[in-house]
Amino acid sequence: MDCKEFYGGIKFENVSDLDLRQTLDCGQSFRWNENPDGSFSGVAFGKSVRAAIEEKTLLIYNASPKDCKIWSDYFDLELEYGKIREQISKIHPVLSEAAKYAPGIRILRQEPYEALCTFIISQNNNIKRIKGIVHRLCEGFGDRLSDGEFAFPSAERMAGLTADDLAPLRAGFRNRYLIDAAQKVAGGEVQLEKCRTADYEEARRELMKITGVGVKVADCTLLFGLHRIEAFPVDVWMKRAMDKLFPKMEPEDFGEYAGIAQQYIFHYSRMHPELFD
DNA sequence: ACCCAGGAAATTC
DNA sequence: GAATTTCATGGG
Repeated sequence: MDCKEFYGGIKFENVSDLDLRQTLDCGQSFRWNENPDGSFSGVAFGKSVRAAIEEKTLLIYNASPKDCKIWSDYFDLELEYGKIREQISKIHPVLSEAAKYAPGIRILRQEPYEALCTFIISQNNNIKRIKGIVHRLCEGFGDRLSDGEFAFPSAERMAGLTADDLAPLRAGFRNRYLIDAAQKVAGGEVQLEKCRTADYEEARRELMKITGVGVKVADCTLLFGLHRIEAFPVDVWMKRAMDKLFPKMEPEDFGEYAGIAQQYIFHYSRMHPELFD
């Protein structure tokens, strides 16, 4: 995707199928906050930026031209979501409806370790509180950036901590899970990059070596952190959606882009809770 | 007081 | 082994 510098940042022109609110505030990343003008501020890959869309141009303020690839990858700009949406809309009429409802959803390519940790935190939790815990984790243990924001802490940094050190996060029983994840990643016992290309079941098993990582957290890590877009995480919302909206269908029926379909369905379900009364 | 939240571990049957 | 309970915390 063509990337140009402008005074204040970088920009990508003629970007389609991207809505910042649908993508950054739909429960895949927990580090973005909407500004009054509709732009979003957040941190990824240790860089604090502000993202905005004007017409069909994606503007990344405070980004350097050398980071064009980082942001192009992060927003998955090379993948043709319009075509994928057409393709998966044929699978089921309700999926077609969900995709039409939020065509601006994209699957972010987040840092694997960050995705792992944030979805460990997500278990039996709500999105608002997850954001608070993630914020305190970064503030307490991440590197301070020049503008006062904080990077997500490294596995190496967190591996030197104890569960009690994480008490200020108020993450409860998840503290020891985070420490176990940090130690196994930093120690090489769990190799995240291997999960990018490994056989899917094998990648799942690798992640599930971590205490506190089951099938659902593993699937979210694979989808949002390692861009395994065939992953189809099933949480309470997806369970409801599968029961009521897609009876007799299984996750594997959604094909090679199941993860994208999953996000359309997840978002559509959350925006229409009355469907499940 | 009760229930739920992008679940998984621990315990019990 | 499969079903149930527990695990911290905060908001409705």
